Amino acid sequence: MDYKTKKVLSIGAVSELTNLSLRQIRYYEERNLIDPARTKGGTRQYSFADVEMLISISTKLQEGVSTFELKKERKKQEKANQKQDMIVGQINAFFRR
Amino acid sequence: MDYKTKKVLSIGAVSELTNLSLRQIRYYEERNLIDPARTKGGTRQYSFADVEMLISISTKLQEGVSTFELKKERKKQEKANQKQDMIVGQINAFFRR
DNA sequence: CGTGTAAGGAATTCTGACACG
DNA sequence: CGTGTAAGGAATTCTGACACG
Repeated sequence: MDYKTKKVLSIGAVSELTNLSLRQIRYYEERNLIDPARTKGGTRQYSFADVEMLISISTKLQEGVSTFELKKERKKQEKANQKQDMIVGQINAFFRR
Repeated sequence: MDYKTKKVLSIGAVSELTNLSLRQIRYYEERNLIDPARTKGGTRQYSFADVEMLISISTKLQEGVSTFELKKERKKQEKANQKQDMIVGQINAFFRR
């Protein structure tokens, strides 16, 4: 697990990185578009991958796509990205000092 | 600025990643070994690079090196790493999708 | 020197709900 | 449907200090 997928960001940090409100970020989770981890205390923790996903979601919503449609697309996206992530991951691992 | 140098981690997250106590992390800052950013409210924010530095600090201290000596080494390290970071950064940027 | 801890306060986040539309 | 907000509470973090050594 690298920096991109570690669930370590607070919702406040994510809000700054994405320019989305806390309300929006929590709502997209409610719609199952993202899945943050939780600390023992219950605080949400996100990864940079989640941040990228949120930015993508935000763009799509502005284009008029519903969260329901985004949810359907999600699984396809995941599978499609899986192969590429594996390759990119190996390349990065190879060059990372 | 990539994921590694963005100041977005809470001290709690850093504590988990490094296995260091909040006290230790704050103390190393007091000794000028790390330099976290701050939110408007005053909460500390670290980068993954800080996490790596902290792990390195922790190891050195266990080896008997003082924080004062570590501070002296710091600048040399920074300069030495600068060139390499630049190269690694460009390579990663090239391969990052 | 490096780290633990109790103390009081402030910043951050959480949930459920009402509102608008 | 997607998002704002006020509400009360809980988790997280902050600082300065005392303690040990």
